[in-house]
Amino acid sequence: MPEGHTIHRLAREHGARFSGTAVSVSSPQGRFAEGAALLDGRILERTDAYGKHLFLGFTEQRWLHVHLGLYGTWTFGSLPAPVPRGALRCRVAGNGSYADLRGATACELVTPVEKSLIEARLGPDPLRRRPDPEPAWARLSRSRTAIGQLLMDQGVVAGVGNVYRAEVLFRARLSPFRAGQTVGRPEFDAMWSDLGSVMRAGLRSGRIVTTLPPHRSRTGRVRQEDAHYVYRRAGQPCRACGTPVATQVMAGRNLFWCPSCQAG
DNA sequence: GCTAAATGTTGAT
DNA sequence: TCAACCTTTAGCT
Repeated sequence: MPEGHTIHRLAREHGARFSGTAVSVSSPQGRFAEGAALLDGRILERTDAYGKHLFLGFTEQRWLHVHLGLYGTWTFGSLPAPVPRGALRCRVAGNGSYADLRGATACELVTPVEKSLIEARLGPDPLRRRPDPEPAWARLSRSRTAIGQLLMDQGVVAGVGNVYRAEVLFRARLSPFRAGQTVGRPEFDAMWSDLGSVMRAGLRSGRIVTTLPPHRSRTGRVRQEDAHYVYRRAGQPCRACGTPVATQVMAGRNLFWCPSCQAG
């Protein structure tokens, strides 16, 4: 289930299992047959993640670009791999491991130039090495668009999805409806910093837990129903003030917020 | 067993 | 603004 932290984990997982080894690549379902044939037998040299985009780098500058969309998944396991069942878009196998891709929005071969074009469309990704928040601030501070909509725009900040949008806005006690340009620099800086913290915690633990200080998040220690402040908690009492959590569609997705803590 | 919704994006209207 | 993409799961029956 893919926000940016999931994609970065996947890049690491592919790297750990396959990096430096020749892999077989196939498309049992057939929709990626041509690309798979071109990659088959090549060495996976490196992996990269940018926002919600995953890149697997093979010999001779061949990049596999994968975007999971809403319900794409990678499943990993040890060889021998099971007989392919259902719509298995792509299977990578080698070095004792296999990885199966299903349901992705994008699974395609790209050139280095195409890869950089994809990256150029994206805003700073808090999970990359030294993300520069300035382009995000520039967009935000000039925009009359609601902050809840801007956060979902991958050209503003890459890797944020519907959960992080709702949770980060709550943690900042910011109304999702405030125009970007009404957000002050200190508020933005605090939000950017907090976003990095919760996303790094998600990267470490593999799940989004925003109700603890990020450095204390641990897999399994927080019940799933306690993991979020507002996301998917419509009608339930706000954990801070007891006001029922509100919901409405914004940017095509269900937005959740506390009308009292996040007034204005 | 069926239906709706889901951590997303694109392209047509 | 909406349908399409294509898969899994939760919540019904």
